[in-house]
Amino acid sequence: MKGATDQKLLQAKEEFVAQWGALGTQWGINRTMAQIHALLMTSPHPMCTDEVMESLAASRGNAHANLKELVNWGLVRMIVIKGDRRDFYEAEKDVWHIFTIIARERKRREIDPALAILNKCAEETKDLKGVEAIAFHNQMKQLEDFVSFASKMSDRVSSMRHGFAIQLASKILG
Amino acid sequence: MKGATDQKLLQAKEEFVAQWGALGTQWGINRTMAQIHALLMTSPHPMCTDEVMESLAASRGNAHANLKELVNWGLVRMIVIKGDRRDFYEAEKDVWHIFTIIARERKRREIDPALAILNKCAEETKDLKGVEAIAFHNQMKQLEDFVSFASKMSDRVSSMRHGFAIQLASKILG
DNA sequence: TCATGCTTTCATTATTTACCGAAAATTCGG
DNA sequence: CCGAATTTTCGGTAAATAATGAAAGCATGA
Repeated sequence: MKGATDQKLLQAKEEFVAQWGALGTQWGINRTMAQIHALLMTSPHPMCTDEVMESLAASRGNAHANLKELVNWGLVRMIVIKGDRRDFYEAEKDVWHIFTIIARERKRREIDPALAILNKCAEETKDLKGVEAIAFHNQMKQLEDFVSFASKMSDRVSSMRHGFAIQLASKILG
Repeated sequence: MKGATDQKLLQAKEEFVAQWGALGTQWGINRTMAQIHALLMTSPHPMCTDEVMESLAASRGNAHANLKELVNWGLVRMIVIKGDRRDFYEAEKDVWHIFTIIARERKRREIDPALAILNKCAEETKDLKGVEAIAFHNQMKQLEDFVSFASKMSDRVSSMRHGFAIQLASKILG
């Protein structure tokens, strides 16, 4: 009975890790990074590099690079265990916190650069005359305003406490 | 004087197209597709395939495939001009409409599949006993709840009229 | 200060993705 | 039907990205 449970759990975990990795590629995150994140999110204990390598059949270099990146993002913490020279890693498990971290990163990669471009193009054409130039400038301005608005919304929402976000959401969904 | 304006406008457009293309890669959209979209968004008239090819120095196959994909997304419309056999294309220019289209597409590619995985993994482990199994199931459930919530929010917001969205936003930002 | 165990780096290789360009299919006027 | 003007498809190639594995770097305790 116990064995059957273990078996099912193991299977579900494996499925989760594999699928989450595949999903990562859709999100512009590399497969290994997403897999490691999934692995650590569902691990009851912090894992060391070799454990991660073995679980995912990944090379040392790959495991290392992606663990580092996850730590960089703040999705994973490094843990030191006294009397053990290895580095251990554990994932942030709170979904709201995970969300705010990912939102911040995506904003940095996707929204901020767009804003910079739009700003520049709007600025460079703001004094030009002629219908075409004015149409172009207006289009840039509209895009800029919208993206800037999205940027502010993103900041605002990610800095909310979970409870407040839920409260707000119920207003929107309700 | 007129020449200088034309020059500046042309430069700004070129910059916009090039940079928007580069940005596209960050968004998981291929460079050419993003460039064509930028080109059409800032074109005062519908363009035919050859015009697009020439503007971007892209091959026919590439231009064709990406125009098709943009039409698929709904970001670009095909235009028929009487007495001309060529297909012409023009972009959706309203920013709110563009946003809702992109949001829908990203939801389809990023949120829906995640939900499917989480659903499956939560379902498969809901009857298991043991602390580990329960912890795993809870983690899946929390993720599922959150992603499902995000999904609903996304639907709700993208189906809003622009005016209503702004009104809502002012509540959040204000 | 050497040996050991672990971390980090990096040149190479593999995989994935986008792109080209020519050939095939389609459309339409004559 | 034929032929010219397009659109569409597709096999091969190039570019970008990710992964490998071996070697170098660092700490630590004997």
